[in-house]
Amino acid sequence: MLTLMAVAQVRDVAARARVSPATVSNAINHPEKVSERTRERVRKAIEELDFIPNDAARQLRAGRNRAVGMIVLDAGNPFFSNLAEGAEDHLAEQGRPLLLGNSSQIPERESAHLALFEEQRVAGLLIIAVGDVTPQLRRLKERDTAVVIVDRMAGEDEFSSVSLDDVEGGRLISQHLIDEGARHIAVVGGPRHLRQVSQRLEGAESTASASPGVQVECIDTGAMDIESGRMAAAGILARDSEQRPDALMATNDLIAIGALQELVRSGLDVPGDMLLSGYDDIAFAGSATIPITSIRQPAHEMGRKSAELLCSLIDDPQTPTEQTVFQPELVIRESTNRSSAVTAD
Amino acid sequence: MLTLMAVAQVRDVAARARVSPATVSNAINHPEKVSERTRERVRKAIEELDFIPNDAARQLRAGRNRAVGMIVLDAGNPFFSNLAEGAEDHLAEQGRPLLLGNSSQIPERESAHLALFEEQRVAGLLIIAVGDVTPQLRRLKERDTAVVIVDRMAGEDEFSSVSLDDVEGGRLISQHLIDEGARHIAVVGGPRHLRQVSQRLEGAESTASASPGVQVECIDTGAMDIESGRMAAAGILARDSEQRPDALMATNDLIAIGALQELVRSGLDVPGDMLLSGYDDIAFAGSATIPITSIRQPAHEMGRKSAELLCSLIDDPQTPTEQTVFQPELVIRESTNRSSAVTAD
DNA sequence: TGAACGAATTGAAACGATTTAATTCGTGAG
DNA sequence: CTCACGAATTAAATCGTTTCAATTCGTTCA
Repeated sequence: MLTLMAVAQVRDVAARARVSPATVSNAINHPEKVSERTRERVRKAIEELDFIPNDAARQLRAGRNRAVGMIVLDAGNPFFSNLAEGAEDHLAEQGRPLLLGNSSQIPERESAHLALFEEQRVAGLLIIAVGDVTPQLRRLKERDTAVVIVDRMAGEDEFSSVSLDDVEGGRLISQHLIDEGARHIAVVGGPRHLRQVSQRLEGAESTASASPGVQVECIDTGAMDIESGRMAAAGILARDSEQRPDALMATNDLIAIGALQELVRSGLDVPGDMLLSGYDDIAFAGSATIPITSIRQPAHEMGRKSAELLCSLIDDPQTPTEQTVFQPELVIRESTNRSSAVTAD
Repeated sequence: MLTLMAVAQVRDVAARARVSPATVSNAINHPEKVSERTRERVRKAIEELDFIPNDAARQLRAGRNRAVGMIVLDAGNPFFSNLAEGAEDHLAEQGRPLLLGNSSQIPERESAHLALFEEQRVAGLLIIAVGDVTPQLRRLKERDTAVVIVDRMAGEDEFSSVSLDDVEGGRLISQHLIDEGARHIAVVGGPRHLRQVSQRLEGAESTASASPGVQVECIDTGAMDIESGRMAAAGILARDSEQRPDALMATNDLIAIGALQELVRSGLDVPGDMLLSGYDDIAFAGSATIPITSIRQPAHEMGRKSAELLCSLIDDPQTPTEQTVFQPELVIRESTNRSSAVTAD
């Protein structure tokens, strides 16, 4: 059989079902408008021809894409993949595909993804921002693209947001370190201007200023991955012992895990010689060589909530903006627990 | 200023730059065809009007999307996120966006993603398959969509593929377990029909059959995540001790990590009472409570290679198919090392 | 000076679906 | 027996860009 035939189109289906293209379209998109008999004929024709509608044409006519774009800081970080999964759960229920972009904390990549999503006329955008993207977000909003800022509190009511109180998180964990005897806390993370870093640092500094004799320093790692943690720890180990901090407060769990590898390798005792904490409470924090104390963020739930906010904004652009703030929860494990063998799970 | 103006279109830009729409299009897509002066005028008009081309219209006319789709088994598994990252690295260089879909090992979700990518007329597809998608892949190919199968050797020359020799991987690791004294190996993973599971099991069985007195059993966990590993281990711990295996060969690191948590919690000594191995060698395997022996897969490199194959297939559909097979590498760590304190890093 | 050429520009026709308004048709009411 | 009405169907316009073929215009060459 000669099959030079190009890909089937609506008109081919229409011809085969002996109806007009309009009826085919209706059979697909508004079944109630088409009689039982023709609907069936169309269904059969579609199947026989392997017809698959061209989404570009559909979108062009409809003016808008159903899909939602999301830009995360680091797709390799389980915290963000859980966040995305939570969002996808809700979006899938709404029949909306999620387009996932990874900025890798690089502002240029972030912009590139934004531009792409803008060209695609996505229905909405979930963003964990690196750089200052307010102007671009404003533009999107003007064009009736729904926007929800994730993992950062939106300044005013301009945008909706879902976040976790990171200053409080920083306070919680630094207070715990101090309670366990820390006098010199090194906050490890970077780049420093990242809100995730600056706010957690701010929390630590505010706690320290209320605790006489406690000092806080900030070690700026360029990135927030395992390797950065390793290198930061190596740097600390190279110091004279009196200059060394007695507690490492990593701004995420990956950094903590990397630091732990290096500390253990050098024979240092954690938590004996050095307290260590992470942030995010990813699944791997609890199963590290020395289980790591962390701040639990309900990533999945936060992702789902963001998607919910976004969908209501898409369905009714008049929906008032809303700031959802989750509360951090301290999870204490062996890496900061000198006194006992009891560990949380 | 009244800004009831709709979003700027080519014609608006054209009007402002006092040229025709065709010239605007050329200025954007074929700059060499446009004189220096008009090009500049157009550039300025685009900027002033914040013009962003409508991708749907462009695609409709062009007939094809530049983007590439990828479907992974589990976006939360670092192995797959590394794979995706490797692919994205290469694709970004080619100016091709990557659309990432997550099947979560559910055939229905896989089909849904496939259908979506088909509607979007993606230029190419990278897939780590769950179910039998050969018919759908064939259809894509007929429609000139490039396809590369990842993490599985394509049967014949029908499709290009990038994979790792998993039977050999299974052999390597089971041989090592046997060398360390294992007599009853439980292969833990699932669902069983997943190629990743069946081939690694096959390798273990072939090794065992050459080693008198060694038996292999297979414990089918429904999924391949940390929780499944925990539950499988709990099941094993509930057995009479003479029925227990003396080695757990997990089919990925997440399962191994989950199992380890449960084993440690129950007070069992690893590797003393039970040997434990993983697969994939994700970053967290080496920094687990007891560092876990694993099979290293060069995920990033495999991802990049897949993208390279795909791109050459897109650029020239006549490119002959190619099967790239990577070799597994055994990484020995404490979880299988009874004899010494020496650990690989 | 005029013909011929090439570069730059443009008008109009696509691309493939959806939608609106118009048409057909069968049926029940008057 | 006709008219009116609603249900089902359809023709044609439309979405916003790209591209093809045609046109304009300034040069060069004979």
